[in-house]
Amino acid sequence: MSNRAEPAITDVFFALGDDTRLAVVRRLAEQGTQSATRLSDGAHVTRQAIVKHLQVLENAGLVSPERRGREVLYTLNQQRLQQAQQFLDSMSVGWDRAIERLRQFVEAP
Amino acid sequence: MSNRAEPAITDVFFALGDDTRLAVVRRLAEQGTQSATRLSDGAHVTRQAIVKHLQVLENAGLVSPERRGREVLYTLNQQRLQQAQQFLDSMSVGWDRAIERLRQFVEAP
DNA sequence: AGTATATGCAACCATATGGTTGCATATATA
DNA sequence: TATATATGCAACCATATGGTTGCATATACT
Repeated sequence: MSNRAEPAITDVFFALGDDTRLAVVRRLAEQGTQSATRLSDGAHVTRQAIVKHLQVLENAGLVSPERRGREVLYTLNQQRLQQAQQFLDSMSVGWDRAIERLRQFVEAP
Repeated sequence: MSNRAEPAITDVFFALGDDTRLAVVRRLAEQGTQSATRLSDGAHVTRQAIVKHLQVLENAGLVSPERRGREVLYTLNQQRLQQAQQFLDSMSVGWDRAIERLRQFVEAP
């Protein structure tokens, strides 16, 4: 059972705690699955830098690579982001936000 | 207007991306406001290490110090954690969770 | 006043991090 | 089969990070 050792929550936060990496995550969220090369297009750093960042994101469980012919496509693992949210909830945070959402929902036209 | 230059979200994530620091945050969340010395009691690192971590947490806006006689008490800034949640929301994440919360609330006895 | 306690400051250290460059290899495509 | 494109690997580098120790200073307590 090659259990890829479920990364800790700090790994997720750490991965998100860098501007370049966060930019990558946002891009994957907005523009969807894409390769490291494509990701490094608009970026202000080298492709190799992006590759390293993708590795950090990967072993935080935030993205997963998939080979497509000669290229490797990276997909955002939203579930992992949700786990981060849940964690923040667990620290007694977010209750008022949840209620706020509820009210907006109930009072919607 | 000494605007202490509102720290970026990456600073928050970075601050949470370390085990010792996260432990400090949890403690402040659970046991409430306390001094660096008290925080370093159960910790497996020096007081000075804790102090440094508190500095990181502070310039991420996660805690704020307040002098109380000879000691300095650190309080968790929950609002900052909420901002992190909001940010995760902004990446199209958490909608299903919000809805889940809503249902649990509505279907409550 | 004298002692205990809390914080502050600074030097120091090993390792991690973020980034680069150069070259090799694999896979499409003309 | 050439040629272009995408990824992989490795060495290298400056600086940041996380941690320590030692000592100074400020504030409380007896």
